Amino acid sequence: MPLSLYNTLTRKKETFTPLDPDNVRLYLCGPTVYDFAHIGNARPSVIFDVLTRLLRCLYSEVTFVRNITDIDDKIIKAAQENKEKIMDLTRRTTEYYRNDMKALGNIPPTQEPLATEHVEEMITMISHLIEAGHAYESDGHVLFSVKSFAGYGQLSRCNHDEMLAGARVEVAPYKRDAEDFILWKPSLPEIPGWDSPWGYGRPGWHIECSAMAQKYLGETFDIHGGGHDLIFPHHENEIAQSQACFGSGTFAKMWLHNGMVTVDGEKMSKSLGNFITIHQLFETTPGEVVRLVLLSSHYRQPLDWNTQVADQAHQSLDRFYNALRGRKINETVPSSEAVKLALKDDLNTPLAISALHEIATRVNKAQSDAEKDTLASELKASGAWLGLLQQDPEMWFKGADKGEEDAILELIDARNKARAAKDFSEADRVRDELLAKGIVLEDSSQGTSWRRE
RNA sequence: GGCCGGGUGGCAGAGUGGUGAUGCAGAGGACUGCAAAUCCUCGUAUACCGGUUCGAUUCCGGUCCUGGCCUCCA
Repeated sequence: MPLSLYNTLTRKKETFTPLDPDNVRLYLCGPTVYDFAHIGNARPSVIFDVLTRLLRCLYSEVTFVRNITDIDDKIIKAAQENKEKIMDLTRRTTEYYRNDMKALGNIPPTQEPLATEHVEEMITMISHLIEAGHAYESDGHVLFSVKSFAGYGQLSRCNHDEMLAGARVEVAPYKRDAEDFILWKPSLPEIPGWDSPWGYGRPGWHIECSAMAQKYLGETFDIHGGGHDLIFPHHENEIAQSQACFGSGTFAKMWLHNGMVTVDGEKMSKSLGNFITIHQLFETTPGEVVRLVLLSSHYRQPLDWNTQVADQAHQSLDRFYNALRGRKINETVPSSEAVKLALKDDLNTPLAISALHEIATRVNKAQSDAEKDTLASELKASGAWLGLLQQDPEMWFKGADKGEEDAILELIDARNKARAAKDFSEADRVRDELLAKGIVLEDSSQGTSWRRE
């Protein structure tokens, strides 16, 4: 079965055919770095991580570009509020982002370009657009003329006249038409900027992705992705800029968009105070749990974050690691076909996860150790497709902190002596003592093992 | 107002033109000194109303509800 993906451009599931099978190229809109990344930022990065893992198995080479937007009005504002230098803020928060992505189990992208390091490319592109009559200079700004580009609206399928009528947007005086968007805007001396043919200024939001995608992936590439909320105007504008510059038919062949993340049923917003950063989540929730939650519904569906889904994901991982615990993993055992098939069908991660559960059940039901080992090996190999289940199970259950292990083992030993002497009240007392510290004991024919609740 | 989505058991969440996965929770049982883990068994779930069809949860139309975008947003 070939890989099929839902293309927002055509609103259909399509068979994925790479432009160049020897180098599959994809671009994902990365974060604007002015604060810790939130759970909504995490979703596309995890989805694209699963996608690149899959593509790397299907094709010899994959170039995955995810940008960092490090020049933006939100950044300027945040730096002023923090009384911090802009560079300090963007470097700091970029570092947070990279750490968070790592903790989520994501493989770093092939390229992670910074907008501020590609202003020259943006200026070149804007100049071309002006020469071609698709952009104009007005009062220190450069704007893209939407009317000049016939293909505008192909992705969002929006009729902008009607949208503008309903939205009642205030039209900036320097715009020829209300729908025109900014390619370049002037900066004040105290605000970051670059010298350009249009004076000291800085780029608009959309142009960086067009410029950086072209630089690292070429005028035409396979897949472009991001959150559903970026379809309009961001991605629509990227298409307009790039195709106006490089010709129709250029830019991304397929567009993938993930559904929004809500928190307790509500959209995240700073005003509601339900803005959850990944960093904050990691204080109570392992990265792998967050990852499993993000993969437990289909990427195009909305996803609600709440403590219940986190608990459920945690329990699922307990079940998986329990099946892997104490098993001899054979690296040569192949992954499950069912998992692969599910992922090739538009990244059906919930179905893939259900296949993992079925393997776990088979591990538990298997009669012989050899059979259990083989199935556990299949489970681990299959989990790798999703970036899951690669930890040492003992680490999962006991945590990295081994400081108190000796004391725990001493108590387990004391309890087992009591059990041997049929002093069950003493045995239960020890169990309760450990349980009070969050340690659960499990007796088996192999002896007594422990784990954290 | 315009443009997109979505409504499946207590919860999460897939698939499918022919009585519907998977996990959690719940009930009963096996195992256990007791547990935990595990295994077995159990639930008349496809918003509503029409239409097409031999047959629809799946396709079409309508109704209701709900999410997103149209302003910075992943």
